[in-house]
Amino acid sequence: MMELTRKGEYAIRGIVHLAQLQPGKVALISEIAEAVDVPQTFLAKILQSFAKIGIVKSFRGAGGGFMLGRPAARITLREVVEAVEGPILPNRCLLGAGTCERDGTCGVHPVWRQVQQRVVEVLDGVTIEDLAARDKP
Amino acid sequence: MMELTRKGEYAIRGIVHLAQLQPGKVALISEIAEAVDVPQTFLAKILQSFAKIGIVKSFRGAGGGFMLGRPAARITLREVVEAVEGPILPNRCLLGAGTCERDGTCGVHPVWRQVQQRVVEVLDGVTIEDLAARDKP
DNA sequence: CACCTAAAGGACCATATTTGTCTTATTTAT
DNA sequence: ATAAATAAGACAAATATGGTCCTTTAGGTG
Ligand code: SF4
Ligand code: SF4
Repeated sequence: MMELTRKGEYAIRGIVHLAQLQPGKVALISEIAEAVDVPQTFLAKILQSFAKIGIVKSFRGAGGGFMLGRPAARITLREVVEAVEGPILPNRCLLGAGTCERDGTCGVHPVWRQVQQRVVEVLDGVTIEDLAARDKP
Repeated sequence: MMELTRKGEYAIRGIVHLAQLQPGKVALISEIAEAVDVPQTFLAKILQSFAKIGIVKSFRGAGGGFMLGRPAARITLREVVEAVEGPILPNRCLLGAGTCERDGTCGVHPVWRQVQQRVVEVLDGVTIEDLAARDKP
């Protein structure tokens, strides 16, 4: 239960790799994909979606590639995960009142809320910088 | 991300309903399914899987049905969820060393371990009795 | 015993999601 | 111009989800 998909796993690997390069360096998707062992076209989509929300920057054409959109210390693991997997949502009913007609009296509802909070807490507390530093050889 | 499936949601509703009946009472699947608003045959499969691991008891034939296999106070939400959704596992690599060849140096790995622990902690801390009591009218 | 009741088991199926690939634009540097 | 890259979008195989339906087995009852 609660498994991260490949997409999520790949997304993290990709952005952590970017954070391990010298700041300002632009990396080719082909290089990144090989380094983190992810199918190139798949990773391309992921990084493109990151570009849309600004956590990476992309440059087209000759000399192009990808780099971080802001300092790794200001990108949280939560942002990365939610960007590709959607919000942390242990149960649909957390979306808003009325999603489940039982939510008024339901005793389970608050438990999911708590699970959500705990997970968010952990993921918010980890930055890509932390990860990049920790898993260097 | 991390969404409970219908099966998980239904499983909880079903067993909480059982816990709300008078102890010892045997309930028909048809009654339970209607009460908790779940397709009957689907719920039947779920309760059958519960019967296999002992958290509910089932009786066949005339006068048969389902009841809890042990006091609601000794059935945790975690057991119920894991019974139908599998272990709480935010990432495959938590299964064991060697699942991912990067797990030795990987800095992300421990984060997932922590997420797992937090979630397990919450779900272990809630019993079906708690839920049954809380969501009574 | 015969018969009814109810769960158990298994085959099946429709739909959605995951995990990609491939092709065709665009953009940019030289 | 041309070559180098990403962007966008269509497509598709594999898997997971969310069920249904039918037959079998077990247990009561007269
Ligand atoms: S029954 Fe409770 S836990 Fe389940 S979806 Fe509704 S509000 Fe949420
Ligand atoms: S790279 Fe790290 S987090 Fe990802 S699967 Fe491997 S060990 Fe786990």
